[in-house]
Amino acid sequence: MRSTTNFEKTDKRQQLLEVAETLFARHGFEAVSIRQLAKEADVNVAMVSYYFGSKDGLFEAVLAEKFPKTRERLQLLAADTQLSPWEKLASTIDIYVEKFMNGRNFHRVLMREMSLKQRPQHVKLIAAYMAENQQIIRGFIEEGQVKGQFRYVDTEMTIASVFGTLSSVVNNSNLVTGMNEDNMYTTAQQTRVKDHLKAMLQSHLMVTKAG
Amino acid sequence: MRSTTNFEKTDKRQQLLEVAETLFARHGFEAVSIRQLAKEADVNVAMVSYYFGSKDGLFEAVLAEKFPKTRERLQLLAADTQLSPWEKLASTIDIYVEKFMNGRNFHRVLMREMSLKQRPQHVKLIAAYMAENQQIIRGFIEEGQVKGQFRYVDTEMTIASVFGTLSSVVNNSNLVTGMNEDNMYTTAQQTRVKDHLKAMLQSHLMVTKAG
DNA sequence: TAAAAAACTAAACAAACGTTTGATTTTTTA
DNA sequence: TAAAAAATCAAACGTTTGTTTAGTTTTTTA
Repeated sequence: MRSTTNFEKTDKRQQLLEVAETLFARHGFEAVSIRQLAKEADVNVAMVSYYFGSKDGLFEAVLAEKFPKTRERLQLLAADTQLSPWEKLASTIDIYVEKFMNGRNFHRVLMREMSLKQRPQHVKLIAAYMAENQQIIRGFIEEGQVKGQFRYVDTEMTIASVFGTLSSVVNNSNLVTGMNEDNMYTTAQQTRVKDHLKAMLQSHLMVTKAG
Repeated sequence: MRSTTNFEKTDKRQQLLEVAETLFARHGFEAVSIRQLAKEADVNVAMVSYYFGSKDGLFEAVLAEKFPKTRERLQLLAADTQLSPWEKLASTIDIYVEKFMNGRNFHRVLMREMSLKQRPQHVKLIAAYMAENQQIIRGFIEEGQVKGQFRYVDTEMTIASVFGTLSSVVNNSNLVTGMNEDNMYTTAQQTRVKDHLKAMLQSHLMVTKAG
């Protein structure tokens, strides 16, 4: 054993995880070979099986690293008693627009794994992570409804529209004038998406219009 | 040569095309092997290369068969002078909800190929087909704006929200209460999606509210 | 009906895949 | 510092992949 107090786990294990996140995001799960991962991480091919059991295990380890981060941010919003339901929703939009557009490659991989129902293990895991986060967002909308500030719209479909818009933008930026793969990280492009989502949600949800 | 007046082209060619549409839809492009295709179509493996040049060529032939059908329906709507812009938009929603939810497997493949930018040929082709159709829809919204019936919203982002919602529903039905892979073809589920999209678009677009 | 063209086939090709084996090196334990 | 445990490695395993080759059968042409 290398060290018992190693909070970063083994070097090579960590290297593999980081390279995996990058390469899976860039090329997709099946397009990345174990040899490619090993070479990029400067590690022997056998280490993937050694540390993660399999290529699938490595992918799941990447998920387990990334998902909890966003959930913590949402929980912070939920706990904030100063914010109105609409303000929470608006902040949620900000969070997710940035998350999707900055980390577009990673999100593309998730969507691909969800639509390609080839690996049920991945589908189940990702769906579970997503459901957790959406539950919190649903709380924001229902809070607004209870307080008489939001209409009683189809909450689940409304959330689907938000995430769907983001998927659409990330997967298909070329169908939006002026937007492309390379400027998606800019404030200008992200502001455009934020503004649209907020405007659309506001007219859809708000009982009384006004900022 | 088999026959010059063969409007169905060669039998085996057609068989391959049909099997390809089914199998690509069911499992995705890369998950289907040429041997699998050939076996299912009761054809020799070499016929794929013979008729379509490659597996990619076969995929592109499937696209060329499917896409024009929807475009024709949209063009019919565009040519109808009896319909208001909103009625055209509402019909468009009906068309696409049915198209996506009934042909969900096929649409999943398209989205996968778009997000997995691994095969630029496919991406370009699909994007071009999509852009053609979206151009027509854009016309409906702009017509409503010119006629003073619609607000001057971000048209492209609004369209992205419609298609995004559909993608989200099709890829992730399990996140919507009561909806799943197997009941998505039912009127009840499709009506739910249609109602949501129309309600959301109406409050987003309409200058004066009312059905 | 004989020659030419097209359709079709079985077999082989080279490359890439995820994973395992068995041995070696490095680190930890005591 | 010797024994035990963990980490690392090169090499090989068996499969599967998309495509091609070289030959045979079927159809069309004239």
